[in-house]
Amino acid sequence: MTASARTAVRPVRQTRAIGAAIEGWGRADGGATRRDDLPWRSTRDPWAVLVSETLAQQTQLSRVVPAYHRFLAEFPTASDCAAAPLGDILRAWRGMGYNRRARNLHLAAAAVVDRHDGQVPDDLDALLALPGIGPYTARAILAFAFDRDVGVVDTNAGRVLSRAVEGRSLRPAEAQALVDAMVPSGRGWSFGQALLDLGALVCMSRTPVCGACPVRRRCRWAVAGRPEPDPAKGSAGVSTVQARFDGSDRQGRGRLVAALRTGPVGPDEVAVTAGWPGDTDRARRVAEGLVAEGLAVRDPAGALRLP
DNA sequence: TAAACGTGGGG
DNA sequence: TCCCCACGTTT
Repeated sequence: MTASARTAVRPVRQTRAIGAAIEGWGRADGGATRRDDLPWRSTRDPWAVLVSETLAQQTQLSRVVPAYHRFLAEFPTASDCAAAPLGDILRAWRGMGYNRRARNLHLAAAAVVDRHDGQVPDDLDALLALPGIGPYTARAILAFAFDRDVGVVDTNAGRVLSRAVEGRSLRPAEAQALVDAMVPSGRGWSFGQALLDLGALVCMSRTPVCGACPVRRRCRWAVAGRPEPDPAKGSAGVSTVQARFDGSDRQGRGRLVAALRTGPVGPDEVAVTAGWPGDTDRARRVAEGLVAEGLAVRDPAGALRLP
């Protein structure tokens, strides 16, 4: 390691101090800048945590709450989910978008039944092997269901880590090692919750509220006067801009799946249902994509329906 | 590694 | 109406 690289990294002792400050803020804040009202905060049921975190992927939490309740009411265990046809899962998924998440959740439930006797595993590699469970969700399950000392890096945590701890953009492995080192011993759950809340409600993307931040005096970016470019841009875990939705295949797919939740879509209805009455080829191609992904099936009459 | 993948709310 | 935004994973 070069001398410049060494001086660019904050000493482990200071990193741990920032972690302790964040965890302490989460416990002492009183809720003013926390999201204690979220229903999954009060559960440690690993299946419920897996469901809530999968629903939360790329989705605002306010929209996750009703889906979380109806999903767990219908599928209270992984076995219940695995035993149901995918169509039932997709109907419970209504309004959530990114329907591949629902398919992957169904597959994950089946894998939990087959490989883990119906119990969500508390092992990182086993979790990562489940469909739809990536680096964030696997560690969220470990921290929030099993209170393990692992750090979680989503878009909000990614901002905090890049701005406050190092003051520069981070690579994924670097961010993960950093956040793991910040977890106060035995405080995986409360540290993770506090970190996510801090990122979502204080260290916001466009207009961070540094005056309300528990680490403002230790934050490299804040202390430096928040210079541009924002170190969070392009840093590990931080969301990037998406392709335009209006007019996209995604929009047509969404329309088709929404219609399929109500009933079958005949071959002559696909184009109009997808929103492209003048482009049958495109509609057919997108419909085939849904079939190929297992999100729809074609019955003997050629109509599209949910699996 | 870039691109695909949905939806609803707010300004 | 249009644009921006929001607690990732897969190929």
